[in-house]
Amino acid sequence: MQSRNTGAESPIDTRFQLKRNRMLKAAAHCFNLKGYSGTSLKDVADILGLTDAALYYYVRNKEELVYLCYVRAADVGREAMQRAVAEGGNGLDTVQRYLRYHVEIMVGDRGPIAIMSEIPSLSRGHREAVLELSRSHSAAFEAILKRGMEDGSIETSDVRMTGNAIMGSLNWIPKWFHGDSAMASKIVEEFPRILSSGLRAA
Amino acid sequence: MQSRNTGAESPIDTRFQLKRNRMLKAAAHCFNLKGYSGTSLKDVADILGLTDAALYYYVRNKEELVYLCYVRAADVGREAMQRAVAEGGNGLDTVQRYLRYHVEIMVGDRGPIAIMSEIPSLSRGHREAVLELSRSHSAAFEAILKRGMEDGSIETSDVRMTGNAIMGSLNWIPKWFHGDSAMASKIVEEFPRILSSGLRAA
DNA sequence: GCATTATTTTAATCTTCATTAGAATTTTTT
DNA sequence: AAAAAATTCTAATGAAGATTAAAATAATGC
Repeated sequence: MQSRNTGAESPIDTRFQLKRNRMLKAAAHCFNLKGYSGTSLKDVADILGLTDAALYYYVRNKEELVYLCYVRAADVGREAMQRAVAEGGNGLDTVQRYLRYHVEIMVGDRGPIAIMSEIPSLSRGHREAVLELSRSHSAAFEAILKRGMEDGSIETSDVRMTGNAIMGSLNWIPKWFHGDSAMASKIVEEFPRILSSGLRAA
Repeated sequence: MQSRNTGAESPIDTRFQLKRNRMLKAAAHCFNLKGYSGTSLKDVADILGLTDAALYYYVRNKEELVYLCYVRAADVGREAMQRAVAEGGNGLDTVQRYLRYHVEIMVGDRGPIAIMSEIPSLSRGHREAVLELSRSHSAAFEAILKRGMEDGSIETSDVRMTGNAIMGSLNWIPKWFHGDSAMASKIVEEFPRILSSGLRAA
């Protein structure tokens, strides 16, 4: 076979998938560090001990590489969201758990993969897809906020803006967190509290 | 004179300064939109109705262009900080005013200029300079937080992390705000409250 | 061990873009 | 309105880096 990067993958095919995932992680790392245009395929390939040309065995082109990073990043959010919602509790509890899970995944072994700042570099089709993922995630988050307002655990006058504020804080983490594990556990502890409880003394 | 982009500028020299500022604003806009490597000098020049080569009259090279954007961005933070501190009040009051001023400036006519995500693109010297600006700003913010803890208006267990959380939220604004003025006033209203008071119902 | 398939490399090609030199044009000064 | 200074343009140059085709190597099934 000339190239694997086109068709759907069989569920059995693990070697290819694993390598590709390692590749996505390396790519996300570079993108976080130097931006989309700022990272060359060679940067990514170097991390993996490959040639830049070898990457084309796993992805169609550079643009698809970011796109797949986004999809993985969106998974982080979705997974955190699902777990948080599944465990029940009032709105505030859910928000706090969501924040905790999101941060845990992001600073943990699978991340930081949430670049989320290279949207304009995407192709039209992929951009739409990513924006849709992003919208539905925001909507889910806002739904939790609304639920919290109804059950009396959350108080805020603009759900949309609140979502923006909190998501921004999360999205920014990859800009200053670079893998220090002591720092990681501190983030996991502190972020959910700060973002949900604010600064005001009781 | 062959080029103005080297020496220090005389205080009288306004035309040059004005044009250069317009240029920095255009550049910041592009950088926010497409990142450092993602924007070509032609992108910036097009906004100003100039040729890419003309930019070199105002700036030594592309790298200096981002650097100057950063310096301007840092000014926004510094100005907001100074005004907030100057007006006195307890720590929480000061934080809230700082957030308000920062947001006001950023979504207002002078902004959004706070890219703050292209540090790795800078030259060694400029990077140091920018990081120093950033550090001193963070320090000032943390000082306010500490003051708030002492006067009892603020409660938080990790000042550094709190600063990261809040600054991230502010820094992220340029990623989703693109000049809608109705949105702008809403941001100014809501952000300070959300970031300082959190979500928990009273 | 052989044939087949999977993976990676080498060696171009091609485009984009920063940068520069010098010429051309506009603005200011006198 | 001529001279000087300031500003912008045209037309290279050169390098970086994405992409491709074909060859080379490694892995797997028989």
